[in-house]
Amino acid sequence: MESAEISVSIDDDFPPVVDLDENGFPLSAPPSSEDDDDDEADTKTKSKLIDPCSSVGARSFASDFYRSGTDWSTLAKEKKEERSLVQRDLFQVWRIKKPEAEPKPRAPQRDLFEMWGIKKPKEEEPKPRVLSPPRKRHRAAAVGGASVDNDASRSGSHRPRACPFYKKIPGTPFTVDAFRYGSVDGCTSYFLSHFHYDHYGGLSKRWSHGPIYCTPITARLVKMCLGVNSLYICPLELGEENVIEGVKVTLLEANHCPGAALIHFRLKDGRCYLHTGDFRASKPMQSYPLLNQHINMLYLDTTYCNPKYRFPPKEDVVSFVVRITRNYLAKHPKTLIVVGAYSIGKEQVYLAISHALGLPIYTNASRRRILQSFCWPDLSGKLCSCGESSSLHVLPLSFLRLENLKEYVKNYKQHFTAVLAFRPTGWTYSETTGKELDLIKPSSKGNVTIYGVPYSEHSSFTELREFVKFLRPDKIVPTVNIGSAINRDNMQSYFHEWLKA
DNA sequence: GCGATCAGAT
DNA sequence: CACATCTGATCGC
Repeated sequence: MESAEISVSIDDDFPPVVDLDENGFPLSAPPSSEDDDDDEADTKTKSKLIDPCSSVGARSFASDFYRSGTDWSTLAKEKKEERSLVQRDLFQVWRIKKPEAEPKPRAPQRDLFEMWGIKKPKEEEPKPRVLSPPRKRHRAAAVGGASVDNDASRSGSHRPRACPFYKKIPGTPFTVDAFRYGSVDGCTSYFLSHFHYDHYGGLSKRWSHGPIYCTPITARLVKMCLGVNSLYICPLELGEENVIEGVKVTLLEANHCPGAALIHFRLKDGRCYLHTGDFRASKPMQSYPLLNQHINMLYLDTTYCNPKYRFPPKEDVVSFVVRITRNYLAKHPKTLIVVGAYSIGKEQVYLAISHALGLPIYTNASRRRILQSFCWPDLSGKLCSCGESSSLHVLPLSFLRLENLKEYVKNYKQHFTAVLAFRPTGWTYSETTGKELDLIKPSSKGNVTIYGVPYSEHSSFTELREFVKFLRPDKIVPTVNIGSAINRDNMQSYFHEWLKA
């Protein structure tokens, strides 16, 4: 492929092959308590009033910190300046004002109702939007206004953030899921693990910083939804080895959402790195040949790397959903079944209902386009474009609220008299429902019932443990929940525990 | 007016 | 809790 012609230049900013400590963090990183003691400069301006805010500030500082490049000390300084200027005038005012906040007419409702063809619920008031609270956005102005008005007011405001170290693959000119940093120094090939916003963020039709490698499904979505120039899109088939800039790269099914991939890199010197993107570890992964070889560094999706996250296998949740649906329909045949979903992911939930009960799947045109782009005949064949012809609707997760659904069925009142909805999310966890699905209590009001079900497309704690113990990598770099030192330390102790002896 | 970006909400 | 957006405000062009 032509893109491989792009010249290779590894910038100093890219970590050398290993400059991480035994915990997988850069050796130049500050001590792990940085998010507790980073605000000494602010203490004099701090008042009791904003105390709750300052802890928020500290947290976001830490997460920005970890999002940033490896130049720790410079960044810490910048952040400190930003924050001390923001808090006093804006946060404080906001805090004071908050109690008397208006009744909140909830603007989103309006749009969603329009979007789904529902008459708006008669709140036609002009909305007192004039009173919008001061926004932190003023930060750019505040930074300039307070001290250095001259330069910051202009160019300083839109400097893209530095690419964090854990998105850079050492010893290669590669990054993974790093599109929101503009052109990354030393990066000549950009990998996209899957098509979720927090990973592709920054991609648009204006992208011109280098080739984007991803699975064919992700490639289609990038083209179709974001309008990225095809010249830059380089689909790689799952399970096939490709040589890119001298590095052997193989994408593997990640068990996350359609098109999601684990990315395996084999460097010229034989070193192997595995980047999981987002994934749900599963038994079948243990038979991937590449995962039966030594891994020097594992970039791990640690979304639920805490024992409090316990949820059942997807199959169990799917059967539960189907069973509930069956029972409900037996009692109330004229029920509309609704499944909530983001852009992509959770397809198995409604596919299973569709299959078990022989229902076509209705969803709006834009989602149909996306689902069709998967080229799954099984799914494409079941989609229908008319809400009346199906009692199984897929709607945006954010729409699944009692009030919304109550209004929504009214559109179909000749066909349906009740709604049974499912919100599949990973964090419907709890000591009880994590183990026993039958203990899940739906929320319901009138003819609308909503079940939150623990359908996760990320690994549970135990799945992560099993995966890591199977893989036994030399080092692990967590890629999620690294904003707080406490989380980082906790995760590292788990890794240590899993990998000992 | 449009696209990008950010903070805040969910 | 923290997923993956969603939304409104703001800014640059």
